[in-house]
Amino acid sequence: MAEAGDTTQPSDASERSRADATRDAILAATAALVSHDGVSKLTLARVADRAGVSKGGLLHHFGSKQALIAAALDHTLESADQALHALAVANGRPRGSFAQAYIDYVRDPDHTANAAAAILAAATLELDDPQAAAAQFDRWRQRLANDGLDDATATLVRVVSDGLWLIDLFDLAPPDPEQRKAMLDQVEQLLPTD
Amino acid sequence: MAEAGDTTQPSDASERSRADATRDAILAATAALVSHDGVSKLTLARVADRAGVSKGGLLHHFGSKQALIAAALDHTLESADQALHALAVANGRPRGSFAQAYIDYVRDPDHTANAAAAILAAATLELDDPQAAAAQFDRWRQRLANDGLDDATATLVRVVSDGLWLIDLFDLAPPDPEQRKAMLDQVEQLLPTD
DNA sequence: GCCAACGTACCGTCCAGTCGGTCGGTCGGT
DNA sequence: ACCGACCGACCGACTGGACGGTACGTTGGC
Repeated sequence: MAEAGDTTQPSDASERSRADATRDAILAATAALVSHDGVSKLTLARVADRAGVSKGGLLHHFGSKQALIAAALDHTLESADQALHALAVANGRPRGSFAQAYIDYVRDPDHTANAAAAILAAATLELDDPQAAAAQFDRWRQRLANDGLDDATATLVRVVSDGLWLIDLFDLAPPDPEQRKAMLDQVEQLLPTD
Repeated sequence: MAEAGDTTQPSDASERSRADATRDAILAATAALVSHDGVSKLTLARVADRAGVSKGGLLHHFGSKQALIAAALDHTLESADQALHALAVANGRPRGSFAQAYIDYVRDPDHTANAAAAILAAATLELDDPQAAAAQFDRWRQRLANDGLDDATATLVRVVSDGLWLIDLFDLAPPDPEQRKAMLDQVEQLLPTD
């Protein structure tokens, strides 16, 4: 789904073609539209308008609405993955570094807004491949399972973090910042101390 | 939104009119349709068909699609609330009884399927009153806050339980039964022991 | 005979996807 | 240096179908 080495790479990778910029604009518009106006407002015309292209132009890049959503999902999932790994490297824990990253990632509610939007969209409009998100989350699950934690704690970290942004997504009386912090700190103390 | 004592209660409450049975059938069909076929398949015609009535018949009971979803949401939220209170009474803890109930409720994934479906539907189709679900969850949050637990633990119980059924809902690599149990047991041990 | 509880036919709107076309650039031949 | 063939990027009008909602007819119980 993610094409890095494209069909006819003209000269060098650093030269981002205008087409790629348009693609990114469309992807960004998609995420922005969903998180601001809701899934029901996600129409090709609106996305195109927001991205500054025509509907025809949008469909030139993404062959269908499903393809657009799949690409948006892929994009946000991948950037979340990169952010998680960067956080894991940054904290430099010998054990539980990924768990620490997983917790830290959700400390900022804004972090997860776009990813949440993409997942909601993908779940709502049925994707050909609803496994795309599940596969990524399963990879994170495995990573967490091999992070030097016991099983129960690994599961707890995952459920708490994912639960938090899902609660944010649906606005199900999300905990206020202090409670959020206190709870995450409490979970963090279950991580191995080296 | 919740009409218990309706407009013209004829004689006694135990006499359930045929109209009420139809209403319930429609509500059940709504929940079943969403959880089996997904939100995008939730159309008035399909719900009516599944409930064994015509679209006109459906609209006789629920004036609009939004009204239907609001009623379905209200219905599932209310039954979840009753289940939670029954569980809380059953465990008879002096402190943390509601927290215990909140944990127990999500031990069985099937428990939450319908509620989840209704909430998803409500979130997707924008409801006039998106606060309906939030209000109920906020009531549970308050109940949890006054359950004899410290704030961090109360928040943790809520996030873990809600996180679990939200993960189930989106099928985001849900933990297997053993991990689920182990994690919930671990959280349960944070409750006050009397 | 009246009203609630339906059913049936229909309308207007919205929207995904199609299609023919425009425009700027590039590349090979000369 | 120039030209024509070609191509990717993009536009915008259009269509066909789905869907929410309306208008009106019908029936059965009280």
